[in-house]
Amino acid sequence: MECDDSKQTGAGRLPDTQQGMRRRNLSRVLHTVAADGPLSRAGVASRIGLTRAAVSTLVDELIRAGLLEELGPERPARVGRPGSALAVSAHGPAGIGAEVGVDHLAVCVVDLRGAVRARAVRQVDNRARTPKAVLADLTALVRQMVVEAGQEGLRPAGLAIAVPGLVARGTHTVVRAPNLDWHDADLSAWLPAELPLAVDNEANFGALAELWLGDAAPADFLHVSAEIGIGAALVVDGRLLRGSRGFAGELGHVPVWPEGPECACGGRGCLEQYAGEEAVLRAAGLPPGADRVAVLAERAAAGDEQVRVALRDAGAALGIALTGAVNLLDPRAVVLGGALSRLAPWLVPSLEDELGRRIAGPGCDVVVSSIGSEGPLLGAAHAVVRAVLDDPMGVVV
Amino acid sequence: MECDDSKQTGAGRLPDTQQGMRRRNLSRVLHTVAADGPLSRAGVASRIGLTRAAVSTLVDELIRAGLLEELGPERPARVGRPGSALAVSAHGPAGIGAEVGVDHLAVCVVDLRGAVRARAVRQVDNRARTPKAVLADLTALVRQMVVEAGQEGLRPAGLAIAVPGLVARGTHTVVRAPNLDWHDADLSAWLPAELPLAVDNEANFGALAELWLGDAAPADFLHVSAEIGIGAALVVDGRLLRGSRGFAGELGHVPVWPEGPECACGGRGCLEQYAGEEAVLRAAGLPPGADRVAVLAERAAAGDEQVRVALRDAGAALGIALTGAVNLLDPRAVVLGGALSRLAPWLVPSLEDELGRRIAGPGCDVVVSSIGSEGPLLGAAHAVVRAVLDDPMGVVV
DNA sequence: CTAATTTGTCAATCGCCATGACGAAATGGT
DNA sequence: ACCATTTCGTCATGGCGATTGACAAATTAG
Repeated sequence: MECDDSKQTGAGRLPDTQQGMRRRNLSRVLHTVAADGPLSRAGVASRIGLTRAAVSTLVDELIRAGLLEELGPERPARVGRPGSALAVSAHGPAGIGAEVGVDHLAVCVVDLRGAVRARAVRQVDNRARTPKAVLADLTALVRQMVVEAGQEGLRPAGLAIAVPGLVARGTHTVVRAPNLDWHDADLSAWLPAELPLAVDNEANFGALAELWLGDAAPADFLHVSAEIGIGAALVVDGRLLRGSRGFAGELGHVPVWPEGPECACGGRGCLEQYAGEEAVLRAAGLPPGADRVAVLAERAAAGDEQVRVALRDAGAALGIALTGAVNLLDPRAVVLGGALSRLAPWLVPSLEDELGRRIAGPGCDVVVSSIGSEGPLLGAAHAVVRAVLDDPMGVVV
Repeated sequence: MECDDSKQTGAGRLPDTQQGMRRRNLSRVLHTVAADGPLSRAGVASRIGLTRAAVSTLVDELIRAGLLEELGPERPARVGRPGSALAVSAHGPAGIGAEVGVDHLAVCVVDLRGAVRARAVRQVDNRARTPKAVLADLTALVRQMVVEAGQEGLRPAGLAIAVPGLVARGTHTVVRAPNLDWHDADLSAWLPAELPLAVDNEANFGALAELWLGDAAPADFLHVSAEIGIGAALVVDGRLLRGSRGFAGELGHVPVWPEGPECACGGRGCLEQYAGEEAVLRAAGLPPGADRVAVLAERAAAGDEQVRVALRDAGAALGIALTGAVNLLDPRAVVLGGALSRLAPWLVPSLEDELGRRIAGPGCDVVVSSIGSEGPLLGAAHAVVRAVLDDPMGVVV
């Protein structure tokens, strides 16, 4: 018997009509082909549990919409007539992902197959610029990418933007982005209106990238990504946990030593005071400057003892904060992403030490992200692609 | 554009067939009537967006199955033919909820309308008894309740049991119940096999009770319930967050002062060392004994300064632990239940103080549960009822 | 070359909801 | 008292979507 039913189950949701069923089944077919490579109609049918006849009509509709392509006959594995291989179209809708960093802008185009078909990066110091100015630059990059996508036969289906700050749930408004000094900025005002828009925290998109593209990410993990601040994103049962207002994942302000140094957030002893970039650099005896993570990694690799101690202490603080998170959430894994993956060799031992000592019962794996620093960018672009896969005909309308 | 899509969206789920649509619509009708009181067919139709004709056939089926009842004509509000009032049947399936406490057993029967139709409580010290012995007693109580339910014209649809321990997700196995000294006990072996069974942590069922029955519980909250240990349960978007193994919500072992006293869990400075019953009693200068929470409340109300300080410190420790949880999860509210609700007047000020000082941005309400100590028991019984409402015909099979 | 197997499609059917019309049962105005 | 109006519940009809069962096509095994 199941009993984790939602409050709204049944009542209040959309009525269940036949068109809705059709839409969901179209989505299922498309998802199945996208996930399990080239597949015959019969293969799809057996996987999703519909009949071959039903799948045939669904496939026809998806082909007419330009979302699926027929690749031709496939080599039969055993006996019998070979099926006709179907693949997700490489010339249909595409997702545009964008990233606003403190010192760069990036945009990329990903097709339905998940391939990156175009990309552009610009180094810009966005620290002291208004949203309007930054987004003007970003819009120029996006338009350039739209043109390139068109040349490849792709039709942009939406734009998703990763920003280093808190985004109010269900809006396009950046409530607070400390490192950009943005406050309550509604990005939709300065972006092309012709594309469906999604704006979210870079940690969230990074976690989605880990979920969708990662090597070993289970459907239940905690993704930690430190850049300047320390952000986390929670994936529960394959879904991103955003929190009631969209502000979930603020790992950086979890108290580690309650009477520790004061933090800009108003609290004391927050994790960021021990494992944030500024704190680590100070402990390592290094001045703030450009590309500081690389410097830390280099010094640590070279055997600089002060740097190693700084990283070890940061790892321990992370371990304490994560102990709380793991006790609360019971994730299958903790994934270290962003700058943390480059510093992992010196962080992980003390982190795992604290975690292992404090957590009773079966612990939880600590793994390093297999995705590079482009997680947020790729996650954003893939979010658009997923939206198409989730409701194929909603886009074709 | 939406983008919090699950990894499995589309692929892998059940195929969408017409019977599934029918089942979901039956569930919608039943849920709507259950939630919004007596309602005409037309009223249901307008709420869920189906036509009156469609609702009529759905209602007929539910009446034939004994899940809905026709109450007769209702007084018309305006002009027009009065509708025929429909209500959830008070003589159909019923949920049986049970609670295994350290010093008592309780069972109750709840009908589809949510009314408690029978109950039984037995004071037993279960601390030193085997699961087999305890469940033999519980089974006797359950059988008695089944008989009483039958006399009321109710047909038990399932049994849900709340236990003070960790239950492995998707099983009936209590992995660890420190206060009962149970380990890896599969409860299904000693319980009546004729009833569908669900076993879960008492904190989880308590949170569900808060969600389903509570006055002011939003669909997004953190429910804290201290009895002997400190447990929490997270409700996100109207759904219980169980964690990958079912062990989520272990707030009691979140580190508060990392170098604090050692805890039985292996860690140091866990919340339970500051706000657990044993720790609070020690700080209050009271000996362990029976009904200690009542004693604490009494002394605090009487103005005992040492007790008040003990409770204030416990509240502060709770506040620190909850700061971490709120930063991570961004719930709309923190609900204090169980023993905490009785001690709330002396805990909440210091708790809110810590929380308010440490949390940036819009904080999060701290509210006291409106449900008494019977949350877990009621939550369990209602979980069975919800399972019926969620799939009416799955039960009639 | 034949038997066996698998694929894709077609025609027929079934299930479920929408549509539109109808009688029934109330109110309100004359 | 009577009739227009409004709303409710039901019925017959139709459309949409999946299932069923059969068949031709395309391959392998022997």
